[in-house]
Amino acid sequence: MAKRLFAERGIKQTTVREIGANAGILSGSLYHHFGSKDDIVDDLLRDFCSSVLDSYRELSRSKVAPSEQLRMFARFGFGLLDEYTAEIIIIQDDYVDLTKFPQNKDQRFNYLLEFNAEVEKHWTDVIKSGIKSGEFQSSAAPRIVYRLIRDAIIGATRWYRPKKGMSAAQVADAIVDIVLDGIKDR
Amino acid sequence: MAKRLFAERGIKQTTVREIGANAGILSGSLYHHFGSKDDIVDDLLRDFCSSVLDSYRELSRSKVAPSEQLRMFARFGFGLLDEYTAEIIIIQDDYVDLTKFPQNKDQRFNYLLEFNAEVEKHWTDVIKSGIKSGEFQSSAAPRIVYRLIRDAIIGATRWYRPKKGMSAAQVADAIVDIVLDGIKDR
DNA sequence: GTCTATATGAGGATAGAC
DNA sequence: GTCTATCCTCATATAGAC
Repeated sequence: MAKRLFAERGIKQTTVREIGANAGILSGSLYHHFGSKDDIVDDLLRDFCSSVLDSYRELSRSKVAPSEQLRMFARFGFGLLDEYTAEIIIIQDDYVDLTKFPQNKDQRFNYLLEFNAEVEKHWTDVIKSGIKSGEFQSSAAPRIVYRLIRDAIIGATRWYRPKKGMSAAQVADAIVDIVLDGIKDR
Repeated sequence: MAKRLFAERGIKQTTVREIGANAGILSGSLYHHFGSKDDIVDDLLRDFCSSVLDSYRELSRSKVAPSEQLRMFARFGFGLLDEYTAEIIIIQDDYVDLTKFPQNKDQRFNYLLEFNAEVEKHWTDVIKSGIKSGEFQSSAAPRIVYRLIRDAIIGATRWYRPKKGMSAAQVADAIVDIVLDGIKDR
């Protein structure tokens, strides 16, 4: 899969020759299947983004305490590392390039901006409702808390390996235990 | 400065022509000052790493409670964002490339591996001594706690801007307040 | 559907004039 | 110390044979 290469070396530094070799064909043959290198990237990220957003919308519908909701989000977020490490790395590492001219010619990658905005909204909404209900301290700045957990997930792409050591759910719980204890009102 | 370009676009994607233009000269003239593009990177990172390690060694000498020590580390770490955002971004984003062949030919960038290892040791030593002294819960996994804060610092490079909104020290305290509350024994 | 061959451009680096 | 000019390599993408 091209996504492993993109994640390991970055999009620009992955050549169509490598992608071809990885698929057992030569670079020229790739263009029978894809119109361009960007098309390959686009295919990959579009599916991931819409699938993740569907899940967040679904999770947001469940009526549980904000602390539980937060734990569900974290488990889901860390759980993505089991199957979608590559996509997370690509979006993070190549985000600026992808959303900027010339790579983003015709704004074809603008859905990444919307993706990030919606994910952040799901998280901060939960934190805000926890503050409103009195479960979290009013000093818990929603964006700071969100970023703390999000950055932990992104950072985990650099050390977490599925089926080695802690499971994604265990990592999520370890993080959430610390953060929840830190923002809970008592 | 070339470091801004490296941080914004990545080392490989920054051309010597751009570096030259940024300095007001043509790319050919650059080679009067530097032997190669890698030499420019090396100059930049070597100074940063040794300066940061000196500071950590100095901070580690102070005899205060682990929680205070942790706060000092965090303030120092986030404080780097005021002057060294570029260096932090470069080391993070280009770490794999730099420490791998062929970019790391002759292992010229191996000091980055040592740098990361020593920084991690300073942090985990403090957390371990807090557990030993009973100030922190014994369930506080040192590497998880370290990574949580480190990733918050790295993630902050994507949103923190000096002199806008919160100061680096305020961000550090907000994070430390959450994490310390989450790992303190009571 | 994959191959070979090639067009076209960009990148790092060098040589020598000024 | 900066310029012009150029070498060499490697990148994306295309055309047409098989």
